[in-house]
Amino acid sequence: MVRTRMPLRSAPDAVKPVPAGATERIAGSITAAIVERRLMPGTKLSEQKIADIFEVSRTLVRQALHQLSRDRLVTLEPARGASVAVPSVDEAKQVFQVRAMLEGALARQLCARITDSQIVELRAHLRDEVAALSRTDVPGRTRLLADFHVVLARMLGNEVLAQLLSDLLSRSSLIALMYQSSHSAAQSQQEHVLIVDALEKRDARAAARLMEHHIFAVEHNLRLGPHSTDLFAALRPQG
Amino acid sequence: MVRTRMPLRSAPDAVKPVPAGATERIAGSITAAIVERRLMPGTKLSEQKIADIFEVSRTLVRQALHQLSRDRLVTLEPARGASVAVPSVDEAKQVFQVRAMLEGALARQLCARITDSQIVELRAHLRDEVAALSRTDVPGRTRLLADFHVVLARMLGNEVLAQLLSDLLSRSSLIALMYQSSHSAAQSQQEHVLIVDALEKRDARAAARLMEHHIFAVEHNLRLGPHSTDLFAALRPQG
DNA sequence: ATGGCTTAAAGTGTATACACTCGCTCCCAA
DNA sequence: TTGGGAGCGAGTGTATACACTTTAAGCCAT
Repeated sequence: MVRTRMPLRSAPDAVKPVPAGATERIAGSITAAIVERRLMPGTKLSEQKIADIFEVSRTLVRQALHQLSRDRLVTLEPARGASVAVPSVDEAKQVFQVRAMLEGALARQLCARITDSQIVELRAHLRDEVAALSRTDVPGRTRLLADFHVVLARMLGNEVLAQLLSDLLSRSSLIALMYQSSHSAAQSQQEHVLIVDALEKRDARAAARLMEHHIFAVEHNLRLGPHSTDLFAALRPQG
Repeated sequence: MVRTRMPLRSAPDAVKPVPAGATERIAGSITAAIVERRLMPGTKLSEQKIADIFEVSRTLVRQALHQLSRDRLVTLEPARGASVAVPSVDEAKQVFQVRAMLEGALARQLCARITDSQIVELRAHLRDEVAALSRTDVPGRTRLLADFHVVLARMLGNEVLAQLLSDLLSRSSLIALMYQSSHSAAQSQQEHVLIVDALEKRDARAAARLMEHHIFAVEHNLRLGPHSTDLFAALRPQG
């Protein structure tokens, strides 16, 4: 095992990759790795190994892991360390239920306030989604499909809501990853189109209904059968 | 140096509100202090001072402060340290808007699933609220009035929702503290009664409407005038 | 061979040490 | 008197040291 070789003084090499908080850089990298499926649920996250990779001390890694644990992306077991979260079926259902509640109301509110230029913006986003789909750009399409929801929240001008939703979407990504979704990205994209159509017509009832249906469609295409889960979880520890 | 008394084995302290992790004990204490108005918004939170108070090292205090910063109860300025958050008027409005969306939907859903025994439980809670009111037990009544909302979330059986709402309520407390609310606790309590009445009748529409009205009533009784805020914030830095 | 006890290795939990930044005071010069 | 800067003190940011817990391996006894 390579002994940690820690630069005695923080090397002020040319450009700092991330002038902002080093802790957030690490948390961001790990988050990305989880969402992009480079880290499977249940994977143990050793502080020292991560510290070596990023060439920082355990202190910063620890802070990052604590942050991620607050976001429920990693689980922190006392004296046992951190591992990528393994959301339970119950938790999965609850996350989607909350999203349906929140985003249903969001769609309803948005109908009353959305501007024409915002509709244009949404159409552009939909085009990007289609482009990513046709390019079979998997990470890109995943991100764009999730961003759609955050964009809607931002359009309400509510940063608190956007932040909240962003967290829920990260968790949703992890869940979708675990319970291999059969919901095709293409279907999601088409449902997004229908939602934007309803928003354009300022049809609050339809927009809310479509949004809720969309979210439940995603949920119901997850393999949330009560057995497959236990099996999966049981086999997970080392696969 | 005094040997630190470490978390004992699985101490079934039960009664002790915080037998668990030392970090969470500190975060909890600070949270309580903020919500119970023992720490005013803008107050600087020196790591060393807090460490001395709890007789731990800065390490743990630092972790606790980072956690609280995630909850938006404290603000973390790079190289300037932590201070009790000073929510802006915009943020206040956004928090209440999200609460209205979330809790409106909550009330609606709850009507379909709530059981008679849960109604009984709610009535008991209402009695506790009245008791705290008549005793002019300010910290107790504040906590109970907030807990009402969390109890409703728990009754949906959705822990994710309960957790989310709990965070929002902490922030609401901080906001109410800052923008001196003229909303009397008695009025809030009466609105809670009306909500439970609607739930008992399984009148989803009424329950949702009453809940939303309740939240907006609290918001509108805040002193959210655009000027008083800037003034307050401007005077805050050292008062 | 197997089960339990002993012990070493690895890894987390907390504390401390050190570097660096920010803000302030104080002094000097215009 | 006042503006500016050097120096200093307080406090944060990061790294390292050390204690304790868990896990795994090895050994002995049955």
